[in-house]
Amino acid sequence: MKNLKISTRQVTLVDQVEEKLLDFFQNNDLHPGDSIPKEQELAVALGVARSVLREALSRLRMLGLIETRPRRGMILCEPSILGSMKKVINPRILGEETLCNILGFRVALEMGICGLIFQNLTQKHLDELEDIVTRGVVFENNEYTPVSEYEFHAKLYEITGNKSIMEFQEIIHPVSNFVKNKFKDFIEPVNKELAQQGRVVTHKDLLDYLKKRDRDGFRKAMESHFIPYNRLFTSIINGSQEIEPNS
Amino acid sequence: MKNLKISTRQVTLVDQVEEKLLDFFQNNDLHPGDSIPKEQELAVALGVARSVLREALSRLRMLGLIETRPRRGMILCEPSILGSMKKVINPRILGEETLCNILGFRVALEMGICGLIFQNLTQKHLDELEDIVTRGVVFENNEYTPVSEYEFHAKLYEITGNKSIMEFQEIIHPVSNFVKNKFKDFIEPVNKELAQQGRVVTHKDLLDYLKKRDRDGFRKAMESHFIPYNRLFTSIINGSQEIEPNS
DNA sequence: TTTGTTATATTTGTCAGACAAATCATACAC
DNA sequence: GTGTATGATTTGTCTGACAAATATAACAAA
Repeated sequence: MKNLKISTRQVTLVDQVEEKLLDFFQNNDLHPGDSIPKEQELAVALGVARSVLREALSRLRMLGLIETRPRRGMILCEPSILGSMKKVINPRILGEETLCNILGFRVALEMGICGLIFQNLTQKHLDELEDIVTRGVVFENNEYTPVSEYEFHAKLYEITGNKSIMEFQEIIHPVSNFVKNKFKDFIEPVNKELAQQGRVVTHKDLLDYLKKRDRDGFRKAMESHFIPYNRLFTSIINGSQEIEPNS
Repeated sequence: MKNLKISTRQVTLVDQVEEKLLDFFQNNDLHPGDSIPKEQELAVALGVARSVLREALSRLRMLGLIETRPRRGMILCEPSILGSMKKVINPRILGEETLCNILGFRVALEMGICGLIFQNLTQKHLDELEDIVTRGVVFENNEYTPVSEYEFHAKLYEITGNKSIMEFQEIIHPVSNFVKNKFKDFIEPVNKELAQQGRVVTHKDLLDYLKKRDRDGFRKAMESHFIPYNRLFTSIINGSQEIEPNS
């Protein structure tokens, strides 16, 4: 009996009400714009106090699932899928492994959009990228200023024309910066090493592949561009607490 | 003045308190495991009623940012990044365009993990995939049963060793099924057309490329595997309300 | 009849206080 | 020193209340 008690996590009334509300939306086939019964009715229907119901509603409101205007009632909304991610993606709270997973996620996604990019690429895109590359400032160790680095990659995401992907890029961006900065001592030597071997890939190189419509070349160049991160991931996953510059 | 009033969206006290709490965590450099002041203290410190504070806390609790056990107080937690996405990803509520964007996201990511897959691939993985392919049932039009389709792709994600990516796959899965089912009348003819042209790529084909360690072959095969979806996306983005089987 | 104004009613947002259940801490008995 | 009982504290829940905003109805005027 006691073991059971320990294993059961506290499921509060609010949690149950939240779930019941989600079920309610689904079972009644509600669509964005449809209105929702008022608080008192819901509270009575669910057999809970208004305060409990309001806590559950507050959660859904934060997710963007419902919107309420005083006196006019509540309506169901189409939420921003990634909106709630913004709140939890706080690099200072997330652990090292999670941060690396997120960055790995981003690298994988950016490799994956290569196809989409070539599918949608227009001359206008090339001109905009050209402008970004021209204005960009690059240091000797192939590090870009945060702004030009962001602009270039953001434009790549934009070319996909997929809003979810673009939203993701926006959310992920601060994590990238944080990780880059946190593991600066690991990444910079790798870049220097690559530079000595002449294996550096600049934004300009990437743009050239795009201009030539060279898909495979572009893909390989992107892979090279991400080498420092991949090295970092394997380093951290291998569990070496102290990260060595050379794996 | 009135225009201002119209443009300002309702920002409730709860919204402000939620933000202040997030700021509080950040400014005080709190890490997972650190404890948080009790409700009364926070309410007094923020100058709001306990009910308002509790609504804000309830939101953060849902996100997995904090955990509270009665009497023992609240502690900061490392949230599951994608946990909150689960709640809003309800295919019945999301619009057509969003659903397609999500599926496009998934396709891009799956193309992107090709590199990671080959990087981590072991004989054990190949054996497990072999088992899945052998047990899998495939219909004449290259449609797999939902279970074998899921198992195969889930295993691919698993090979990446990136938990965030795996979590994403799990969340996205119902959306994939929903979209596949919703646009069945578009996808099935495409598959038949591809079959007639002998351009079908089966799970077994993909596995063979993995066995041969043929990265480019695998990638191209994956691209072919996703042709029906890409056709679907362009169809929908082009705005033709009535989706034609042949673009 | 139509239109503009006012008053009422309703609904959400916020507050205050209360109690039960759980559990930590202390005091006490052995 | 150890086990037990009592009290205190904290969260979860309930109830009731009020202010602000606004939809609705009633009413007046053209």
